[in-house]
Amino acid sequence: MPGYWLMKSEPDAFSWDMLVAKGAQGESWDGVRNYQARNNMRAMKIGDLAFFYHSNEGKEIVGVCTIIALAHPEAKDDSGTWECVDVKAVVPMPRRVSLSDVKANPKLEKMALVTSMRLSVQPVKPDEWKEVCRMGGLDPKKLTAK
DNA sequence: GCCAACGTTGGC
DNA sequence: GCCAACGTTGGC
Repeated sequence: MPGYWLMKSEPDAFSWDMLVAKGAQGESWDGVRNYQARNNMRAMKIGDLAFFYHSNEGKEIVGVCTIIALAHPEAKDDSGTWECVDVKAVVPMPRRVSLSDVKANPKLEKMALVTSMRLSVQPVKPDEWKEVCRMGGLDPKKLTAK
């Protein structure tokens, strides 16, 4: 069973469409400057799945991506403190799941998206993953095969 | 654009 | 090691 995550990005800086355009080579998830978020990336494994969330503008889960490279030092970071993983797009959400949708669902009230609003890379529990998939019109069973 | 929440920094 | 000041994130 893969691990489940949620990764935030401001669409102005890096959007879902930009990740889709990268295709199979994917993109390094750099720029994270928070220790907890970095530690979450260190815990990721190849094949783990992550919701792609648009913060600020949109405020909705727009797609699912997968981890294609383990945490590695950021090329641009001279201090050696910060790391990134590489991700590629898997599928867009048939129906985007907004933050207000998540907040309105009692099953998701413990989700880090609600409780740790500012954490940009966060774990998602299997139950939460399934529930968001259901809301978004995705069959989670079809994702794990990839 | 404002501001609350929260993380980090630095003086003591 | 405490905590005030400051910076950043991100919802509204």
